[in-house]
Amino acid sequence: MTLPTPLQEATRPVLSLHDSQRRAVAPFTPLDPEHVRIYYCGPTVYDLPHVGNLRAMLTADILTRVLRRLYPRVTFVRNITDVDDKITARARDNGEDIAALTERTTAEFHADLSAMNMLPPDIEPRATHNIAEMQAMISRLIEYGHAYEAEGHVLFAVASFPSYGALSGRDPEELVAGARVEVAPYKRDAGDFVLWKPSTPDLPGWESPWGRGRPGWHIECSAMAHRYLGESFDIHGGGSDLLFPHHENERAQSLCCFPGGRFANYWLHNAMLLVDGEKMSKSLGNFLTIRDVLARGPVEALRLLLMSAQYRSVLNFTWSGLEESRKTLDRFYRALAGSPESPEDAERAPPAAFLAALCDDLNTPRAIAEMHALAGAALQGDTAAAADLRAAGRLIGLLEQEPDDWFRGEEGEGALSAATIEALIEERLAARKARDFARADGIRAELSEAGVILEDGPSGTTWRRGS
RNA sequence: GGUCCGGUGGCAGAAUGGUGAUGCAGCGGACUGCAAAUCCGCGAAUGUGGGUUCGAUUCCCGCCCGGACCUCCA
Repeated sequence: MTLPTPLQEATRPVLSLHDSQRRAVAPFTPLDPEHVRIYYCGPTVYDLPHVGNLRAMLTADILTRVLRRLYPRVTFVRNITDVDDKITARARDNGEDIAALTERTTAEFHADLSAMNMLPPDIEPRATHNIAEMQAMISRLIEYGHAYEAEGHVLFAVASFPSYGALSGRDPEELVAGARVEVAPYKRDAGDFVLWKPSTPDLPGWESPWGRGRPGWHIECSAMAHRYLGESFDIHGGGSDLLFPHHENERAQSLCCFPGGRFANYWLHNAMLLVDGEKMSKSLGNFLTIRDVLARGPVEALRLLLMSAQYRSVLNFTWSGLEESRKTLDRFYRALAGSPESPEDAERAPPAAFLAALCDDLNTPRAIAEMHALAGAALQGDTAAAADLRAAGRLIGLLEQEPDDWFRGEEGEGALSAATIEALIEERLAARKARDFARADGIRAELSEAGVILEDGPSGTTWRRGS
């Protein structure tokens, strides 16, 4: 008998999440237990996504996978920002049409995330398809006295919102004092930010009550979150670099526009991915695209690497870390190899200790430690442990290949074919029978040179690709 | 400069007011024609100075070090 999916209330473990606004880990209580609603800030589509970007995407992926296990219905919304000055600039540099650029990079984003075994969002709105919603919000903010027009711009008046700064823990007074950027003369307060800005004829723009223009960045997410999730929803997430100003501003706009709502009930922020101790970012130029990494290691190794630290800790990307993750998966797959998946395994519930670790603010390192314990037992012949390991992996998007495919599947360029390898194994077997160990060892060395490792076991010789 | 987060064995990375997981690497052994894998065993850590406490790695303060953010946009 298998557990129902998702879990019934009585058997549901408590999920705790760190909420940036509370600045504490708190038990997660959905507004509606029958329908959990999440919003994540998606990419601005002008370039390939890099592994730093991937961290927020993976955190969202793990979170939604866990929530789907716990609750009957989850709606996950992640937007595509397809209007932005960086897009306009890139299109100009490339000599490419803006629409062509955003179409192309959106497709690349989808392809890369799909390659990473990320579950797609339920709804993926595009900014350019939601201009009317943004304009409606802006009109309302003006009507309510939270926004004003100035020189063709519409600005949000931070002074009109007493709790501005409450999310990111900033004092509005200090924000003004600490402003290091030249403040536009038409702003009432240095902290005021643009909701709508005028577009010259060569820039993308839409007609509006304030003239032809384009939206500010922050209003997009507020409008799309409202359209698809309502005035109050459960979780809003993104990278810690979005906490201020982006999320602070979203919150201000949304709460001022819909004073009866609560906007996001929990705010999740993942720490940055570092390279050589510095944030991986486009502007620093120290980024690796997802494709760069997948050219050198399997998808699951990259997923595991990104899960090797809890999402709120910074994680330093290294190639040796990728290699270590690959080796960990080698062991896990070895543990599975002895216990083929049975039909009923597909419905098997992930083990309680594993799920409990994930429910503790997505503690993936602890969850992985549980997988190590299961792998150890499975290697000792415990088939139930192997099935548990498989169920655990499936929940977080790992161990989804056949062990043989994992060990033999990555035939790189110039690699020996399986047929060639097996012919050499036959030849070696004959040599061993004839007790010609020099020849047998010669073949082993030859294959080793080509990245193929032989393993003589009780049931014959097996091989794998490795280092 | 301001705000926030963090500093755990060689490395990655959990946890905790009362003898600090897990993995990688290393070392010894078993197994193996040789290997690989697996198994058994070993060594190895709480940045620093104070304070609170019977007891602090954990709580508080200072210091040092690292990272992130500081608003149309380097």
